[in-house]
Amino acid sequence: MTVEKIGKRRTQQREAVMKVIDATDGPLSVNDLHDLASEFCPDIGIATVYRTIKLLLETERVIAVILPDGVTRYELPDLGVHQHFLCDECGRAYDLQLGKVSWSKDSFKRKGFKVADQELCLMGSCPDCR
Amino acid sequence: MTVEKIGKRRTQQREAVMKVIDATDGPLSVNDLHDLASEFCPDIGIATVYRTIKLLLETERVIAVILPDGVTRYELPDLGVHQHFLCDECGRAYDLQLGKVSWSKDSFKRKGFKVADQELCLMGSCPDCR
DNA sequence: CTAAATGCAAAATCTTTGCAGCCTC
DNA sequence: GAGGCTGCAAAGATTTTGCATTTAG
Repeated sequence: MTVEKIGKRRTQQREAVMKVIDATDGPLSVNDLHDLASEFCPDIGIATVYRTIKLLLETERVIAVILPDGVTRYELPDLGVHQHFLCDECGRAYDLQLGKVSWSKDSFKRKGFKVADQELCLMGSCPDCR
Repeated sequence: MTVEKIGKRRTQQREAVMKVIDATDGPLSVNDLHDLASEFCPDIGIATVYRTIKLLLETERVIAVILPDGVTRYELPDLGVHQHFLCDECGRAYDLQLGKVSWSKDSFKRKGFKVADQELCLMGSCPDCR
């Protein structure tokens, strides 16, 4: 994917953050982004990472994902319907493509719940940690 | 459910917190607990709520649940396999009993992921908000 | 040269901890 | 009475904001 201009100016810091998001499979936390972007742009400050994420969220170039460990991570918005895997050991999050998720009872529909979205997260050990 | 002694002494504050958890269907946040417990125990401090939750977690009398809004909530540990519904409008969380959740592809197993647990959260509008 | 963007540090939140006094037992 | 528990306020941790300086265009 091409790294485009993010705000009104093209800066090394924002390019580094976007490059990291594009290059990584799976959602990344603020600290992940800061650490990884630092490799391209050593003096990038954490405040700039926060500001870049805010801008990317506002322009819908990333979405926020909060998994059951409570860490907010960010990923590209065009991944379609998918799920996540969270490694209990290393804390890394992965994208999964499990197809359609279904459940046996739907009694909640009768009670008047209107479902707009869903998030399924599997947890356990990732390949690297086994 | 009977409200039992929580620490070494029975206090109004801890009883109020436990009573609220027992009486409510669905997980509750620290603020929910503080607000609701205040009705029984008007001067309860937020620090006491945090300390009570910590104690309840350590003794496995509640479990923590983090849903996609990033708020940590607490509920009874003996609810069995269940899922959650999070209302986008009022922010309230509900327990759901959807039975067995399944998905069509399981290609992730081949890649070496070992699944120990899962969390499914549906989001949308709750009956009160429709 | 203009003003957007950055890094730093202060501020704002949320959660934890220290401590003097209160309340169970 | 002893000491566990509480409320308050201070201390941490994380995220946001203000401001002088740097830098893209």
